[in-house]
Amino acid sequence: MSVPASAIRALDLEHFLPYRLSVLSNTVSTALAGAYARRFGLSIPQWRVIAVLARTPGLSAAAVAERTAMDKVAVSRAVAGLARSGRVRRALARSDRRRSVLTLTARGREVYTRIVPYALEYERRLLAELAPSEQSFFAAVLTRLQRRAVLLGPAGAARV
Amino acid sequence: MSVPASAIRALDLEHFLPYRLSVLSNTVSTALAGAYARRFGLSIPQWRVIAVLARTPGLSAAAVAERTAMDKVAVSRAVAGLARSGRVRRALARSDRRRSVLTLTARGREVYTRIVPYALEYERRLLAELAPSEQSFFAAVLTRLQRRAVLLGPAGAARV
DNA sequence: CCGGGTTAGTTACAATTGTAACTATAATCG
DNA sequence: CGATTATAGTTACAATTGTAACTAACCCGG
Repeated sequence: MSVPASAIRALDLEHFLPYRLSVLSNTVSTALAGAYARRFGLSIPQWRVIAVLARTPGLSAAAVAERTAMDKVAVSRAVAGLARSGRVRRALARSDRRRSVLTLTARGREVYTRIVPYALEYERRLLAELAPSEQSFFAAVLTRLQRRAVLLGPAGAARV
Repeated sequence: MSVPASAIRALDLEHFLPYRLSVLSNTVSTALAGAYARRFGLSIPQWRVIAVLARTPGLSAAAVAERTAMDKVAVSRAVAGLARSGRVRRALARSDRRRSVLTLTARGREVYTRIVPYALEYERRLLAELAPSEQSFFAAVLTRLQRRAVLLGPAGAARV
């Protein structure tokens, strides 16, 4: 009853987790990006920067990068755009003049207070699909998978 | 005990579902993309095309687009690359000479049989984080959220 | 059977994103 | 100190991706 060595398991894209994650993430991000752009003239990277600066003012660009899972170039570009539109203020740290000190301006804070209800409402509508207990389970699973994915790192980098 | 009308709920990026989905999807995709590129010289779009053609030969480009959640331009580019490297054969449908008939070549099938074990192994390692019952629950949740996200469409397009 | 509209796919161009090199400042160590 | 190395951030360039225009083939009503 053995299977020939050449037999391989089938792989249907629609059941393949990485594919499904990518499609879902894309659907959600595209929807939000459109809304952010239309209503607030913000890109997703810019929205992320605003979101962290609203909660933690005075961060450096590197610190923002850490908390937004963006690289420093993406942060630099997003901040440049936000500074141009008067939503973020850039200063230099007195103790280390390489480091920037980023804060939202009044206009930046206003964008934040206007966008948050939209963002949360979208999330609420999406999660309305799930019962409350399912929501917390799903959130926990995401945390675990994220940790695991980081541990796995560059897919079977050396092994397999 | 009422909250002032101006109070807004906080939004921490790290608890915001769209952000978390994006980060997880990105981590996973980056890992796989690196492995596909290094080991097989394939991009993710190319891998997707190979995956569906292996299971369903003879599809048109539009049909491939449907099943890979890619747009027709992305498919066109992926197929062009695969044709160049001799992994996909393009023919024209006799009944409709606009439509292409795409099939894997022997080399294309070989790539598929070599890449599938890697892809499934990566998925297995990721899902090893979850108990079997959690895995099926998670898969079901993804299906439901995907459906819901498509229904919601362009984030609160007109409403809110 | 022929003009208007439609569909499949490609090509051209614009915008975004990633990678690498660079500038300025700071830290380390002989 | 002064030379070397490291870090923060920007700029320049390459690659990817998205958008729009285009070509070729088909379809359909008159």
